[in-house]
Amino acid sequence: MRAALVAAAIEALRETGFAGASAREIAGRAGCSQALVFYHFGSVNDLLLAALDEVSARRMSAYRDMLEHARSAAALTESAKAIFTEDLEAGYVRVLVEMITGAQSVPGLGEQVAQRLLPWRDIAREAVRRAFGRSAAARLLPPAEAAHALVAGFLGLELLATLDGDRAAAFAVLDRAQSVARLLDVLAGIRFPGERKGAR
Amino acid sequence: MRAALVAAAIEALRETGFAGASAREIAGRAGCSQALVFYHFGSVNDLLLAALDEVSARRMSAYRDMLEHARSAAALTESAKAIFTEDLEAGYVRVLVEMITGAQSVPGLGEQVAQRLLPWRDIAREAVRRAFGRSAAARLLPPAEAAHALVAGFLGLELLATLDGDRAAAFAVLDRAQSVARLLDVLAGIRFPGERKGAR
DNA sequence: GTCTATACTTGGATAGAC
DNA sequence: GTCTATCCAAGTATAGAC
Repeated sequence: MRAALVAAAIEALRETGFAGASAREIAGRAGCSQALVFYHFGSVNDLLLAALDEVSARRMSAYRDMLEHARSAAALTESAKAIFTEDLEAGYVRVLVEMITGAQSVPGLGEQVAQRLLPWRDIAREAVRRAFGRSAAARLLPPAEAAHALVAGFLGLELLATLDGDRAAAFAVLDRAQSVARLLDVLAGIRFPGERKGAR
Repeated sequence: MRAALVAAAIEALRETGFAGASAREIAGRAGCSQALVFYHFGSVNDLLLAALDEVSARRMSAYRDMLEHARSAAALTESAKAIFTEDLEAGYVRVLVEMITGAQSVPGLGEQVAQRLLPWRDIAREAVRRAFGRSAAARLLPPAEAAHALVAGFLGLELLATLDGDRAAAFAVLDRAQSVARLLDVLAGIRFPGERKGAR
């Protein structure tokens, strides 16, 4: 039942948002009494955090596997596209966005959400670092900042997709990002007169 | 008092989020009775929509003025940076993000928020169109998609800035975007052998 | 237009039976 | 562990005085 509550909480966050994810709403979806939320988790917020943890854990391995082999901007973008498509479909990013904004209205919740987002941001930064290597792109666009922009972009695309009830625009942007990434790889391969060989 | 309620609603959305923006909370900030919310606006949601309209109107003219003269990617990015900095400081984007996510939990509210976001998205698209002109950038990155990514990026940066309680990372990304835009302008100016003169 | 008072609803949380 | 029953707080909304 504990697991069912977590699953129901994820579903509720996705479909009714943070404001609609009440103990009664979640318990209804899980098919049990509302009292169980408090027995198992102590409070609704703690259950929602557990839901966020569950989503994090489920996605983390997928992210790590797919990204750690990306060694060019194009490869990175392709992985990112595949992963984010999965996330969009399954509603994982939705859960994240709801928790980030919902935390705003509950003192202290923001820090806990931020802490849970940290590993995701670390992964993004490492992935960008690996993909850029020591190419010109890394000097033009430091990995830490590129990763921040990447994460922000994902969250923003999710926000607009939910608002529109339509993910087509998000997918179109991801496809386009891949074209741009391929161009970046080509540009990174250009040698300038006098440039050392190792400084790719 | 009507105006005071709208101002208080904006403040409440910024500081306590959608979930915390109750009639009592807003009336408290406006220094009046909670009953006035319903007298003037009929419902809390309608007041929040009025707050969104107010923010839209206040920013729209600023956006239009600053963007319509941007005729290069660098100029566009500079305008975008200035505007978004103002927005971040004043919390206007925050209001938008709160309404987008909050609408999720109230049936029918999403459409009304989406409708109010339309002019902003139009402006972004036109700005990108003007800045790209008929350069190579426009073929590589169609204005409609670039604008969608731009709006998504802004919303995402706001989301992360709120979570971190710190806008430094957002500003860093904006600065970096300017460097990239300058590079794009240079690349767009390169003539390839046999290229027509007008095809900038 | 603004206030006080109040009806009604929903949600968080606990107690106690099983 | 799970349920029913219940309490209490907070929220929406309305009625009626001023």
